[in-house]
Amino acid sequence: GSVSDMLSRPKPWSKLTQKGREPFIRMQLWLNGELGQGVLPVQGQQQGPVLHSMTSLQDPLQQGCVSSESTPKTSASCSPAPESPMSSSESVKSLTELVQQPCPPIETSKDGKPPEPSDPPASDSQPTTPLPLSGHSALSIQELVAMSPELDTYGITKRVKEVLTDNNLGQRLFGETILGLTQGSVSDLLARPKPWHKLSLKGREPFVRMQLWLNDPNNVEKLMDMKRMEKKAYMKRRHSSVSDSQPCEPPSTGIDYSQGASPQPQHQLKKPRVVLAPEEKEALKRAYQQKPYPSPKTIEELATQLNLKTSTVINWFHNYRSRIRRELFIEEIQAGSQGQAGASDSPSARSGRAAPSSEGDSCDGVEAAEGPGAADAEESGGPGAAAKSQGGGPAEAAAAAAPEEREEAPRPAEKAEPPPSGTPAPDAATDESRPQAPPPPPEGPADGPGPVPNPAAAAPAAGEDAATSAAPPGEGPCRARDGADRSSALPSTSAPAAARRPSSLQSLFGLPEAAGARDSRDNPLRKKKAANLNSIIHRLEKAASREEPIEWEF
DNA sequence: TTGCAGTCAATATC
DNA sequence: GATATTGACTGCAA
Repeated sequence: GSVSDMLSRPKPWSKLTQKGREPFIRMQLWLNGELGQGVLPVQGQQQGPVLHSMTSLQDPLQQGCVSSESTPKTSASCSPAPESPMSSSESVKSLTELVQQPCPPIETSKDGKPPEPSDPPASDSQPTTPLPLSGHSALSIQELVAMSPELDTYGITKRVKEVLTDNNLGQRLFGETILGLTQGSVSDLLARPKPWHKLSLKGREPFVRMQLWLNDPNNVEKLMDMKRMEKKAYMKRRHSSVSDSQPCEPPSTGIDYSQGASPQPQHQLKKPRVVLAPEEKEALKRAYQQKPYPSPKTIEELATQLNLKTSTVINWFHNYRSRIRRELFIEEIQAGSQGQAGASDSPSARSGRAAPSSEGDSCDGVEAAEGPGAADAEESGGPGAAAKSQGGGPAEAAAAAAPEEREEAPRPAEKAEPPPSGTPAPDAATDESRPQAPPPPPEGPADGPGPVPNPAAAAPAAGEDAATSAAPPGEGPCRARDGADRSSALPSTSAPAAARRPSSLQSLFGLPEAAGARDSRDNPLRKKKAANLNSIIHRLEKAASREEPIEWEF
């Protein structure tokens, strides 16, 4: 029915949502496959009229199991669709060959030509791709990303790290030549990979590149060669440059940053990097705990009180939210792979503190629901606590500021911090209740009372940690939600998808351990939650059919 | 407008 | 010197 409708009444591209575009992209790919080497008009993901929204092609074509389910990922609903997407496999064929060949990236760059970032910048997002996939190959990377099966990002980064360290290869070299990213980004990526399902098309690219690189039997040698060449070039330059003032640039590797822009319009442009003082960070964190999504007014106040630019405060909140979210992902993954037991403690103090908390995205509902009261209570402690640090400088101020906002409703989501001690172990049960609630806006400032209880506030530094540690329990549920929301509580990073994925794609990516490796289903807690969810659903259905009032207690 | 994802690149730390 | 951290920026979506 859907197909018929789509074929007879296709909506214009611009009117389609990301999801809505998917079928068209699939059709395009399918058509291309039939036409042989058709080239998908991939314009770069950002603007790309085509690819951009294909965020969930992990299951390329589970047409078989169409969408009755909004979450096609649930393999349950769609049995491993035996090769269903035949068309997709077809279209991937050429790509497969491509990928199978010895990693082109290094190859090319090796011969001297660092991947030219200067190639037609036209292809916006990929201008500097270090994957000198010649000709059509260049496009392939995006196609590959689009058609890539669910990859085990955690596993991939783990392997990459191993290979790099085992062979004494640096992140910079690897990043610039293989991924087209800077060292910092690589470090971040390797240390905190996001689960596949949380990644955008663009975000998946590095992982696909890593996977391809891992598949390349000569990957290490190539990189080693690169390294040697760099060294040589560097030495050469060093010697020759002693005379000329040319500051030695980092051995040009994959990306030619040096020649990138106009030679030196930068001296004066450089603005000093802002470095927040510990107290300032402390204050911001405190403010965050009280209000992960501060209003402009609050931001303004924080800025004045801390003597920072508002943009700095805004950026800080953005970064903090986003980073905390990532910490959560990792914890989730780790918990999933090693039994939740140790998960909570392992995370760095930092992650512990923040992560849990919040991320709203994962736990929204919780505090929100039970929250107001608790939050306030805790709050009271806050101010006083604020004094905590160094004599109440900025921190105190910030803390003070926050309170007033409270009404504004800290977005439940961020809920952050540890679900206050109040309810020790909201646990699965509580967690479960969420589903029934209206679709928890994934993220988004919510206005509601729900001030996040902020234990941390009460107990400064140490307190925070304590809070953190306390958090785990409550946290669990939160995270789970994340997983839950995507069908059956299975973090994408988990195997299911991989399992049902058409072998062709698997081989394409050489997914030895693809997602499958860590099936979060092993996690007892998840099982429990899943069970709870089922029970809730069941009850809901029952209630719906008989319309009898029911008291919910999940 | 606001929030987020993904990055860069300056610094900090190891 | 390599890696980790983090403030800032860009582009996109809702």
